Amino acid sequence: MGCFEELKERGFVAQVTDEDAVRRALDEGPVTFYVGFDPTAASPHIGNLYPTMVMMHLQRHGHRPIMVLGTGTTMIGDPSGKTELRQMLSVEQIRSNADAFRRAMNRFLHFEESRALCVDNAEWLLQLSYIDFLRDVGRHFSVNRMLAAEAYKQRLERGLSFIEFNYQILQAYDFLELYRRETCTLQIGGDDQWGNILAGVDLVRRLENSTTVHGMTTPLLTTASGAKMGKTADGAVWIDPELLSPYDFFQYWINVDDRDVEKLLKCYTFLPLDEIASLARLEGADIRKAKDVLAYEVTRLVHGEAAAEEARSGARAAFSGGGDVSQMPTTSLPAAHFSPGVPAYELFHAVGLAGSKGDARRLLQQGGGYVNEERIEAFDRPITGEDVREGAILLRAGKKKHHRIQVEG
RNA sequence: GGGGAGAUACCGAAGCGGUCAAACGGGCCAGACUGUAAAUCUGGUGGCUCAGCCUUCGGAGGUUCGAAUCCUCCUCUCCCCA
Repeated sequence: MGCFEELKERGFVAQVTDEDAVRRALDEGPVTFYVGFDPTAASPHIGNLYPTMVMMHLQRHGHRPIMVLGTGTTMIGDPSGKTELRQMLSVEQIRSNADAFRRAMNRFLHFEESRALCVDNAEWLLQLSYIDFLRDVGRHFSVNRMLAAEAYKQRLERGLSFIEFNYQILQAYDFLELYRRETCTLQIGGDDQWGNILAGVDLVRRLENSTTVHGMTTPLLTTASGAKMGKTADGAVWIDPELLSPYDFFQYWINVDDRDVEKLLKCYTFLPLDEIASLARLEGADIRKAKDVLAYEVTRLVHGEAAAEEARSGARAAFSGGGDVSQMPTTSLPAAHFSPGVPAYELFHAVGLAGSKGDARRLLQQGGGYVNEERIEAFDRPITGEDVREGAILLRAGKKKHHRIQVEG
């Protein structure tokens, strides 16, 4: 199967400027392509991982990815698909985010021997001279057309500031710059980037008289229930283990909707398609096996094999018996802490199973708290040394949140 | 620059002097049912030393026994006109 066909098969292709041309180009020889990342947060999340998977697939097929850090464009803010002006990030914040993105990407792409590049668009955007830029680049953009674009529709109703209106032009300019510097001929991005990508393709074709540049978008990933993939109530599913532990990362994938499993296996793992097909045939409770594979594979990709094993082992200990209890989320406390005893709700709050003491109190009063798998009947039931089993106390909040307290001394 | 509308808890949105920790919907959490899934039903959803107290309704002041509700100023957003 050709490289493009595989991407398609795995559900990575939404729109392409010229499908046949892109297919041919990718089948024929190394293509230099780019994906832009706006460092708007302190870590990439699994939404950023999605286009990264595409980059990995293409690099494996011998193509050359360019990761473009949008430090410059992030100073502007992309209005596409947004309902209101995004809060402006400080320049230092953006820089530090960009560093985090750069570090994270090392795990996914091979940068040695220029097999992949990482560049920062601030490098060229910050040097632009306003008047020259308007004369050389700005004149190729039709305001009428930009206003008609779907991406701006929503914003036109609510208001769009001039700074944001420039985003597309700058992103288009990125493509031009990359074409000139690195003969980059393909831009890939999320479907919400379609307008921006087209603008770039147009600009390069116009100014460089090139017909070989193309653009492609990946579908917007949503969950079966319609939410944006990778968003949880507590925030995004971060890649940085400091922001989301490998254990919780693993759990995220275990808890996805049954209906999403096949789709996610295809785009977030490198398992062969026939293997995925057989996992997808599982039914009922067996689907958990497929979820386990999914969770393990993605965790391995992001956090490494050892962390994936640990997360899986901790999850087994918490949910199905077996596994390694020490890999469950754990807090260490001195034995003295439990004599004479500490009220359950305080303990739940202290280890993070509840956001506040009031929250813990409610949880327990509603019967959602357990010590050593036994329901706690009173919110202030003291937890004492007598609750220690094999040097630890197991707490549980609801069905899914487990916490182990290692009692020292 | 002129005129108008508005800013309420995670989000949307009521409230227009006390009975407001603030209706309703969504989200989220818990319970029941289950498979760490979905759907459904039930309860919950500011903090605390929890039948009580404290801090919230863009910000700062003020009027009042009492303010999310009235007044003044400020900040921001949207709409119309230029």
